[in-house]
Amino acid sequence: MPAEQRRESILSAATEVFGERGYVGATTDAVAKAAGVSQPYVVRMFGTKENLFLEVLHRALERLLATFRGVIAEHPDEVGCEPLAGRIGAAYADLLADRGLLLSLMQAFMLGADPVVGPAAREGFLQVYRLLREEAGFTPEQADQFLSHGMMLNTLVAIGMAGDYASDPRARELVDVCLPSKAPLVVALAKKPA
Amino acid sequence: MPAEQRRESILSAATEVFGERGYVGATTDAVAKAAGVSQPYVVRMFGTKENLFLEVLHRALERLLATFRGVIAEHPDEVGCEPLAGRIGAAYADLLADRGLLLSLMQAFMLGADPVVGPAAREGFLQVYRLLREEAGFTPEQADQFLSHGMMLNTLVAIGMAGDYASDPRARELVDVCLPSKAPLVVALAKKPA
DNA sequence: GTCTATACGGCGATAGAC
DNA sequence: GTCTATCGCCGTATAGAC
Repeated sequence: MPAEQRRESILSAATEVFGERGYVGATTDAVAKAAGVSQPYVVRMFGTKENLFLEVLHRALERLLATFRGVIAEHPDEVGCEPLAGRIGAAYADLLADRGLLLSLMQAFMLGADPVVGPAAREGFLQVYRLLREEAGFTPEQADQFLSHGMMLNTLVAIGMAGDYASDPRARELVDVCLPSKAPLVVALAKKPA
Repeated sequence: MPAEQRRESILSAATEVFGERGYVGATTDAVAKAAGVSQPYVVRMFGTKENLFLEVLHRALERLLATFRGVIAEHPDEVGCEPLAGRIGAAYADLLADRGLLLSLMQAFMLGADPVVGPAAREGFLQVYRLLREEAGFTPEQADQFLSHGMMLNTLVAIGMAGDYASDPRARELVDVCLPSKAPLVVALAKKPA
């Protein structure tokens, strides 16, 4: 397999593993197994585990920003208006289908104390905020609202508030209220069989 | 020192360390050093690192719930009304002064995939939600709103979006909008010197 | 381009003295 | 009640073959 393609598959696997177990909890071996290669090969290709995580973070951010820009480009007349906020929110929720993407971002956000990952995470968070303010035309209050519900979504997914817990009436109510479009997301929220 | 008091100081130290580094990233040795005891003593007293974290999680939740109940008890006439939501929100923000408390909670929320911590975290999150709904009289939408901004606050603190980053205009704007009462919180948000 | 073998360090946990 | 010493595992990273 060509290196470029192998690289992609490892990054994809790493995104899932980092999202599930966190930066520290994830092992290069787990990433390797998920990608179907040997552990030393993962390290060889990315230098260090830290470097691999930074790549995952960078790509997740690029994907997120590109998705938002796509929505804005499709509805340039709505910049600064309410409907656009709803569209971008829906786009965000759709990204949950990519198991690991938003979770990896969230894991990075929790690493603010890390001397290397911390600055990258802060810069990434700011990039999103700037896009909302400067490209989507959100007011500061709209951006706060949007990001807050994004963090809530991330947290609900990370904590695994679905699956069996949906049997609890309050848990069901909580998930129902917090999730915009329920149907596709229940799938994303439920733990994968593996 | 009596065992009970020693226990308290270790739990307090552990709350800070777990909040800063996460469950996996924190070491029993770092907790021991922060508490001024030897590493084996920490393990001896709590059995395992996992057990220690569960204790930290439990105590943080108790503290959070007790704080909310205190506010409700002081204003029983406001149950189900808007002003109470503001009071509870302010109480939540005040808890940030206790460095580590809300961060440890957030770290636990990110461990949904863990077979032991995961269920405890979900149950804790639900306890908070039930309190808001059943004791504070929040509507589901109010609870969503409250929890969302709580998760946002946690995230901003965890990512360390303060200190030097306050020089960035957008970062300052973001923090200013998301934080209810700014003055006391800037202290909590800024990284401690150690 | 990918693997096997392995060195090396760190961390949780145990043993046992005082 | 608290420590020192230490074991053993696991995970990152390196060396080197194919």
